[in-house]
Amino acid sequence: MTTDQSKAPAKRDRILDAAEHLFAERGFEGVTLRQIASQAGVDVALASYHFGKKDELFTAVFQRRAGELNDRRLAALAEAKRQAMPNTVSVEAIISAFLRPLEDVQREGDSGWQHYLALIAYVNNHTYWGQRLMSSAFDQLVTEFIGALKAALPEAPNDKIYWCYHNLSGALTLTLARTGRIDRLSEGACRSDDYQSAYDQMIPFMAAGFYSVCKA
Amino acid sequence: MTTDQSKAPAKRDRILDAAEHLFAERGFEGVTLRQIASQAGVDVALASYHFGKKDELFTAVFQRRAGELNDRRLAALAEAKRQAMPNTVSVEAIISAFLRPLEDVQREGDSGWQHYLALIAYVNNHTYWGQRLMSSAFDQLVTEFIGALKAALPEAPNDKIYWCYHNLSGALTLTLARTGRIDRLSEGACRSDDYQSAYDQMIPFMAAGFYSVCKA
DNA sequence: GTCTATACCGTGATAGAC
DNA sequence: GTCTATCACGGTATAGAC
Repeated sequence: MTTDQSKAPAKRDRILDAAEHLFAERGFEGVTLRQIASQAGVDVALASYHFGKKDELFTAVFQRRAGELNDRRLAALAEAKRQAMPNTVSVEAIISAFLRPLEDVQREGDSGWQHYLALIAYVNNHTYWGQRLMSSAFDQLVTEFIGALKAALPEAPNDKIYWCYHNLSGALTLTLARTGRIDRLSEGACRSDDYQSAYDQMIPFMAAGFYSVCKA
Repeated sequence: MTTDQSKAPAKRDRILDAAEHLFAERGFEGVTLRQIASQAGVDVALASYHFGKKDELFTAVFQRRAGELNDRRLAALAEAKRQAMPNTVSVEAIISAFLRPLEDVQREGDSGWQHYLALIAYVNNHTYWGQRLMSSAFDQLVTEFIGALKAALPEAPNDKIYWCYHNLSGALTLTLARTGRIDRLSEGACRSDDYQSAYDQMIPFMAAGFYSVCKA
């Protein structure tokens, strides 16, 4: 009841960390429980003991950081609203509140977050996992942002707002996936891991897209 | 020498078709050669006989339609240039030439193409496969389109063009993945399989983004 | 309760016989 | 071209150590 309490969570967390890292890099089927256990320095069976089946471990990894990410984004949105008062928030500020918390955790340098963001990219583009995990983890948050966008673009047709968000989500997903493709295409002029440039251009790009598509 | 010649290619193609379908739905590791062989109605070992190892089969599937897709897009770009003469092509027309051939093969209703486009989405977001397959299959084509974009936006900084293309590529990739997320988020107002709406809004959206980011 | 060692049994890719 | 055998590896259950 004394040392156990400080030791037990350590291994449990190491399993989550290792799983997060490997799932993000190679996907669900590309990783074995043995690889996860090996990287975590624990026995194979411990993952099953703590989390049950492999897909339950995957779900646990995905949900672990979702709450904190939502909190950070909501705080950024609230701050943007506060700064805009008494006016409504601009599209740029809303998109910025959506993206900057990602840049923050990336700049903070915690490699766990790096892997987690790549995992979001994997899940968001995946038919099976996307359907199972994205909605429960993020729909409430996204609905909040969509609401702000509707307020900023009062004349926008309802479906257009969602398509525009879809464009933003897709571009962001490819950014988080860090495939290195832009590095090769641009012959080094752009780098996949240069998040700051990615967001700096993405915010005005997406805002212009929203304005263009959502006018009446 | 008579019936064999008409029968052998049929099985070979059926393997490619089945592999295309299953790889697109479940990814590389999510599919077994037995499932592919079963769906193709052939023996397990025939895939190895024709294509070698599993990853070589995957590569063969990916490359099979790449050439035709490139041809269609290049033809669309050439036609846009022809129509614009003697002026340079507009950003909208370039993006349209990039997207409309996809809509064409989708409307033609060949399910093989549907699966192939989903496979592109899988590969483009995948660290390992993206690095191995995207460049050899599509870099030449993309460079052609980037060149047209640079001509349409002569003042654009070099790196900005690539980041803008990255945004376009990401949004398109999520569209091709058809995860159904937009259906749930929008509560039915938008549908993942409504390609025409997707492209109709994507073209002005992306064009506005390019103009906004690439001015001087 | 936390953790390890081990065994089970199905399934996979692939080589080699036919 | 096809069928079969091989052999490694996967997820997971269980028994018991700490």
